[in-house]
Amino acid sequence: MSELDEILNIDIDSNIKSFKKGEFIQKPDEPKANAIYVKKGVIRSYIIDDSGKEHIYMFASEGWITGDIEAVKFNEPTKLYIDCIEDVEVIFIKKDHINEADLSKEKMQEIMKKVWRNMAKLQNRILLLIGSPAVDRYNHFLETYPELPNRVPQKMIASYLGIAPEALSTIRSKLAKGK
Amino acid sequence: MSELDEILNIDIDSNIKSFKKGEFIQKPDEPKANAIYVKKGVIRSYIIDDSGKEHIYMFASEGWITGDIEAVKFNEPTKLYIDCIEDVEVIFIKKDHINEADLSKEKMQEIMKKVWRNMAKLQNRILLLIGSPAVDRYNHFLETYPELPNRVPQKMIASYLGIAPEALSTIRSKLAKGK
DNA sequence: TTTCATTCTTAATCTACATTAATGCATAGG
DNA sequence: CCTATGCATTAATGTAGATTAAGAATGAAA
Repeated sequence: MSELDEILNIDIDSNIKSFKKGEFIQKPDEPKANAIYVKKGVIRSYIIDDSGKEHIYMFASEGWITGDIEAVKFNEPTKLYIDCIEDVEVIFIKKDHINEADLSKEKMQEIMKKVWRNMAKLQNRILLLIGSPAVDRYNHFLETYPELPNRVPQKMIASYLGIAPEALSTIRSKLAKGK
Repeated sequence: MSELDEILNIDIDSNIKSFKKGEFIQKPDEPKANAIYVKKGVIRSYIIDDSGKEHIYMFASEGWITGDIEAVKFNEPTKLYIDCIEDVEVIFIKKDHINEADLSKEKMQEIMKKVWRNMAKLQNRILLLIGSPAVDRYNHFLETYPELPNRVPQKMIASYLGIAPEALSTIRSKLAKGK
């Protein structure tokens, strides 16, 4: 699969943005991109609920595009943040890019493929959240994102899995003893 | 928003399919559509897990398109089913339809909009599953799908919310007393 | 109508996970 | 180097929701 910046004919140099670990890429009420493509590093997008707790709904590392972020908007008053777990390079994609680019059918399909891949991830996540206990979800996370466990702090993984950090710790120690 | 069959220039009569309440639209290992557009009625898509329990991951009523079903496939060995909660009329959409149709940029964008609307639904679902207790999820369901509660049996709503039917029953009686 | 099957409700018990709290480990800054 | 400050682990207690079971309501079939 070719790179997204190629597909969209975006001039890389003028559109690639660098951020340091810990920096915010996006805060609520700031102008938003319609999507963010990750060239390098890992980012997380998360909400902060009424009680001040963070809920990570997605990680994105090299080659991933995060979903249409504005789509979450109608679920106000929760607020969506995106920040960097490592130093990153990303490309902001606005609807204009897609509309203005002179896209062939094939290129359009490539974009659709990426969007659908993202959607598949979301669907799977739902099935896991509904159907499986935390241990299974953790194992699935390990299989699906073998590169992330060493790059992402555990409390964030716990947040992604929808459990408390202490619970993840317990699960990990049981798994370690079990084998 | 115009109708999908218009957008795609599909000959309605030859592509519309009718199913009776309770009938399967799709079973695992059968040839699949890439998406299903609902003209009339309500359908549900769900998996059956290893222990034989059903997990509904989405309802679709008039005007909705269900996501790329094949996307779920890589999560084998769980199996995806789609069946009818009421008598329905649906249109099967294959990638061919989109590829062969002579689509203007505007039409392509309409399709993208529908896909993104679907994705927004999925994202919200995840945020709710991770962050909110069952009562809140039920209330959100009522707000988001005001037309469904009277058309869908409660045990299916429970399955969609990720809780047992008994738990939903308890929640409902508490809400009824509470007001 | 009567009968049989599903669905819904209510209540008792059980379990996975949250919460709280205390202790040990890191990594960063002085 | 030493000492914060945040992160991971472990254990205790609490709670939402699962499970089980029994009865009531609904609805379809004879």
